[in-house]
Amino acid sequence: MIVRQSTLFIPTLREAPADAEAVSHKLLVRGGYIRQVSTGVWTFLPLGWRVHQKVVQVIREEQDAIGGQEMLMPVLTPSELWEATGRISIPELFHLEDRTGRRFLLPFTHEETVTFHARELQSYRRLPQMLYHFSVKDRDEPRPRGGLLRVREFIMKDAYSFDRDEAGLDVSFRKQEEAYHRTFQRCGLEYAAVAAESGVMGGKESMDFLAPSGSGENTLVTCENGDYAADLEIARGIPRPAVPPERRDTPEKVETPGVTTIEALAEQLGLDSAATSKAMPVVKADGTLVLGLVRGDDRLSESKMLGVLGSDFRPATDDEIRAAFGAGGGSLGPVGIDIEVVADDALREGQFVAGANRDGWHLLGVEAGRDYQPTFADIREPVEGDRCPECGGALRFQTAIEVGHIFKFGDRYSKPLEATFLDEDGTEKPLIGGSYGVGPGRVMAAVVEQHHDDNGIVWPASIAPYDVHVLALHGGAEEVLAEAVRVATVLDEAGLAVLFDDRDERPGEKFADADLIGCPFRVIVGKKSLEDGAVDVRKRDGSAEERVAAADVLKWATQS
RNA sequence: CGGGGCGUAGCGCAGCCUGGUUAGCGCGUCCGGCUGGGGGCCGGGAGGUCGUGAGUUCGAAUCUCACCGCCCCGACCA
Repeated sequence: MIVRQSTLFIPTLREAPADAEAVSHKLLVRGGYIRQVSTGVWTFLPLGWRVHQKVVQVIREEQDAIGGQEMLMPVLTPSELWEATGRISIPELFHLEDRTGRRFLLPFTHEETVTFHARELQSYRRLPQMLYHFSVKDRDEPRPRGGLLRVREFIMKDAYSFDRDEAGLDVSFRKQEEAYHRTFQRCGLEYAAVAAESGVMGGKESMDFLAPSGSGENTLVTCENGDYAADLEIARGIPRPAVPPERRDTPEKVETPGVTTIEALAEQLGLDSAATSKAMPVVKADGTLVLGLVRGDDRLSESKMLGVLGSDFRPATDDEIRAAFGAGGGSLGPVGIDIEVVADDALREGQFVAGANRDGWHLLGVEAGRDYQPTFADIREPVEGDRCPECGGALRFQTAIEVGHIFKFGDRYSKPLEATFLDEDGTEKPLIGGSYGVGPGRVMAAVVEQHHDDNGIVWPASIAPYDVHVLALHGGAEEVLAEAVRVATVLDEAGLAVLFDDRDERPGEKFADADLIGCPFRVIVGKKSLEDGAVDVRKRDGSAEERVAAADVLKWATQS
């Protein structure tokens, strides 16, 4: 059956919605793929759903290929399950009650539910298991944004593995890692797999798949030589060398009246800002004060500091600072205080200017190890211009979309939910799990971010809504329309998905819509070509455009 | 949750500052005609609780307050 565009609901728009910023947001709306219902809540129109389903099918095939078993778990979830694991208090959870007042929630992931079922895996003989489903996830996001980039309701493929032990989990994890690589490659995405932060309640090992994009919420740091990739939150970079200041045998007090910023300090002392240090007092969740110390031209990385401290923390208040240091912010330093100091690795070697813990005074020639005894760690946020920690090459920064996240959670859920099995030695052990998530909608958005031009989307063939777009430029001429039907039929019968634009519209409009929609192949049947007994064919990506005999259309479309 | 911005026809906007007939424009849409290889042209028509509610006023799209919705930045992102 040929799909006649004149009968379809493909509401293309000449202009993008005024409030759209992200390219994928604009083009998916303009191309008639999606529409917004409420903030972060979207409908996939027929065209959009076709693409979504294409992505779903790619994911499905790769999950099946590693032994994944597809199932479907419910959205409506009894709250007890999440109470048991302690995740009931996560603010992003949607809660609701039934008519009798029983509490339910709308989850954004299914660890609890799948672990509930995994309790039936009572013997090591049943392990390992790999289960997955595609289901609607709801998430009370504080701030949805960017069209499909961050939403409050979406479909996610989440897979879960259960193993006897960590070694088994490692095998399952590697299988998923491979499946994800194949999935994103098939979708035509440029991406990088990077080690990721698991979060406080996450697990041990975690990996993000980041797709560089014009808009996104992550920053991907990669080395020009391709041997390093990381999320900015945990990326390591080698900072530019500081212009070394004059060496001193002991710290020397210097008056710096009114100086509270690094820029002003460096300027007044005539020093490189990289030859100074910056003190960031923070308070841990248990109330302990800790001094973070980074080079003057660096920023403290909150995510790294979180990892080092092993607990949440907040900046110290002005009152706390004055009480502990006897001076205000801008004059703080690590010398002569009885407070734990975590110093960035960049401060290991050499001497730096530091605050003197006396308002309006600094110390020259402060040296770690000699003048204070810090714990060293990598706590600086890398900046562009840093060198690669592996090879010294230049680091590149790109905004990116997180399209997939896989992680090991071990017994994090099986313990509270008492999902145990009997091992070969007769002892009862908790199941060791991992979870693996990918959002087809986000993949769609990421692909559009990477594959478009000024006129619209340029879909990779693997996930295009239709393989071929046949445009009939008939202008009411029956013989042209009839020829277009013949061409479309040949392609259709060969098994290609054909979108047939039979509408009584002007050529310009048809071209514009076809560009927006972005099918990989286009066949144009019009009076001009018909005179030659031919049709015009072209690829959406601009790599080919020619006139071929009508009889050769199929050959062209299948060989290209 | 903090900061900024916006809300007038399906979409994009003007009008608001300085209150005063039937609230405009482009696109789209419907009817008729011309046209027919990159959003063409002519004629005619339909389409509006000016986000909601209160207030000020003889009179409110316009001024005031509250609320709601939407976008961007930040916080957050298990």
